[in-house]
Amino acid sequence: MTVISLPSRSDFDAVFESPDAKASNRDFLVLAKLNRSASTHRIGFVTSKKKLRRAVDRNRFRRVIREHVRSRWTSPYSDIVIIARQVPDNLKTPLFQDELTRAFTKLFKRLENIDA
RNA sequence: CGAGUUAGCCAGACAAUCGCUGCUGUUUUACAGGAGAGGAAAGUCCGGGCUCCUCGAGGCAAGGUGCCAGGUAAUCCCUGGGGGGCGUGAGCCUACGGAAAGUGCAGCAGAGAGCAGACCGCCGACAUCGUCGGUAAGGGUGAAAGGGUGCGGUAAGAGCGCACCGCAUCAGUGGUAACACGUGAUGGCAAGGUAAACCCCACCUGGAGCAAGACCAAAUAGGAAUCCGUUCGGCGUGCCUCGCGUUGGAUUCGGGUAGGUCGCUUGAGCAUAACGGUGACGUUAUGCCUAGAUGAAUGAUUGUCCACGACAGAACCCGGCUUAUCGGCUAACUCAAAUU
Repeated sequence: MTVISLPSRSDFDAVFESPDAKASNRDFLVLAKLNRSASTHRIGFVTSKKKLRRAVDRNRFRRVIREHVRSRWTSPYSDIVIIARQVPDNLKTPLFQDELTRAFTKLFKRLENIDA
């Protein structure tokens, strides 16, 4: 399964204005909106230079989360926006995977309820 | 072996599976093959290419550079050399033009700090608890007090005179030059510091930047032109007419938003060799193609090994500088000790 990026500004705004589900922790905030016509997830990242100062951290943040979603989560397909809040302490360790699992479990539970 | 100096190199390795972005091929939309971050990609501090704008020439202003010669597309960079400073040494550091063109600035101490200066001392005169004058050799102050040593000289002293040393100017010699030598002559001789203070002198410099710029180009609204219509026509309501409501219609053009394409990687390119040069570098020959994303590609998992992995992610492209950086390796040289 592949994961593609949100193509344009208007797609971001659609998710911001009426998200179907939210999940957050100290490091990031996730918004999601169901997209029944899609055949895959579409992910957009908001990684501001102010919050994640080094380019290495911004790249790694995107890669780790994209890979996590690609390998672990399937239907219902949706548009997902992830906003970084700070540099995660455990970004380079497996502990960050546990945090992601916890957040996305909650998120997809909500999405499945709405979808059903 | 120890301590150090300089120059350079590497930046976990290998394999498997699943993914991502270009490229090439094909049985063309899915497979296969092959490629895919750095020494600093960073800071944006300099220089250049490239693009657009401006532009007759020169000057002023403003900013920059600042020992000499060379290298280069160019530089505030690099190389070689000179002066000064630091180090036992290999080596390292150095905004290193001009202070009799002018202006400004300098705490405290001290008698005096800038066409020097008498507090103590020394000498002389008047005269005798002192006053006036001479004196920069001695003391004291200070970061700094007007060349040093010796002899002569003197009331005491003083480049006042002389010798040697130092200094300055001119000539000479060597060097492309900066500069050096001390060879000769001259001068009794320095009344300073600061120009990353203003300034003077010499040289250099148009502005903006790939979100530069070029092209294609929806929808909506508005604009211009032409033609048609302006008792008309179109649309809605309605089976139709009347009626009611609403509205000019068609074509073309230009600007240009969303979006897209190009710019975008073959280049002052890299590697090897030869030749020239002390060197930076240059010339020639042969070979190679080595990221081009654009909400933005390099990741994840597993296994094995080790020294257990730092700083950190291309965004038009190069040449430098500066800053960050776990560790490891190589070469040349220096010092110290020991041995021969």
